[in-house]
Amino acid sequence: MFQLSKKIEYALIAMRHMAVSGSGNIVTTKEIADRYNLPYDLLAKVMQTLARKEFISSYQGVRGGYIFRHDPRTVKVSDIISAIEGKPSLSIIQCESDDTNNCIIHSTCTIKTPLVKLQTSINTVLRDMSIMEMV
Amino acid sequence: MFQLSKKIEYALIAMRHMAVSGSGNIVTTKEIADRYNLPYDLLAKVMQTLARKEFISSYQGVRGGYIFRHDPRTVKVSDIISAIEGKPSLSIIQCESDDTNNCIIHSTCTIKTPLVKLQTSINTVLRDMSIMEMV
DNA sequence: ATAAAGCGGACTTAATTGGTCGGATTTCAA
DNA sequence: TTGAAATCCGACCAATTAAGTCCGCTTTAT
Repeated sequence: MFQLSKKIEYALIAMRHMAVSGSGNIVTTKEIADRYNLPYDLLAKVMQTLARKEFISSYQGVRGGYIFRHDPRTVKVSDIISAIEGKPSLSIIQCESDDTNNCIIHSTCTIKTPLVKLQTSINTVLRDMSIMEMV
Repeated sequence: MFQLSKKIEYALIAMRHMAVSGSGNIVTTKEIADRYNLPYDLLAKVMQTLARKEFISSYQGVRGGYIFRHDPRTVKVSDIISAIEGKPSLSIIQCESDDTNNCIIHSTCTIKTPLVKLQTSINTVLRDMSIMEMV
């Protein structure tokens, strides 16, 4: 459907929220879930991935939570997407994104080159918007 | 996953094929399926949609098939995508694309405006490439 | 009349997504 | 030192979507 997944939407909402909260403030998953009416468990997962990918720092225990880690201007939408997708680079074409290389048309595919071109342009667009520009 | 569906890939392959065949030539689904090793039945569906949307003209019966209908330069990748998706305009965000308007975050959503902006840029990219540029 | 083509709906299966659950660990503070 | 609040993590389930298949129909050239 060529759409962003819920996880990515939630990640963007969370990242934006933390960016406006300021980098000093600690924020909990519950806070964000309540504030934006997001499913807690799923958001929790998303936060964990964001922490693992070092976009935010995590603190366990009571009074724990997350803290925004970087300059919002340097974190791009494309970074968030690839972090959540778990893939280093995005791809609108399937044969480029799976490493298994099981594309049945492979040799006969005529659209790969132009689509890779499209991909490049789209990447540029996604790299051009930072979290900062979402506040 | 932010990827084009198989149907869209097949549609692009088919459209490109017909564009290079020249607008006089009649082409059958079988030909294309064989040539590019695509699943016949699924491709057939795609061709039917393309015909319904008047990108190609269809001819039934023996010696029937399809003929490319327009100048390849005027048919954009974005046109094909929306035709196959069955939606007039693409949208990377779900709340914009479904008419049911059942978005649970709705009022609290903070990322809509920036994402609509992204969408606009992506649309431009997709409108900027025509079938002609894929040959 | 028959074969080759498109048309179209119903169906099945596979994959992905969205969401949930249970339990573990960490840590603060009463 | 115990309990509550938080992250962490894997497993699981349900719903939706994507991909593919099947069947019977219509159209039309030969």
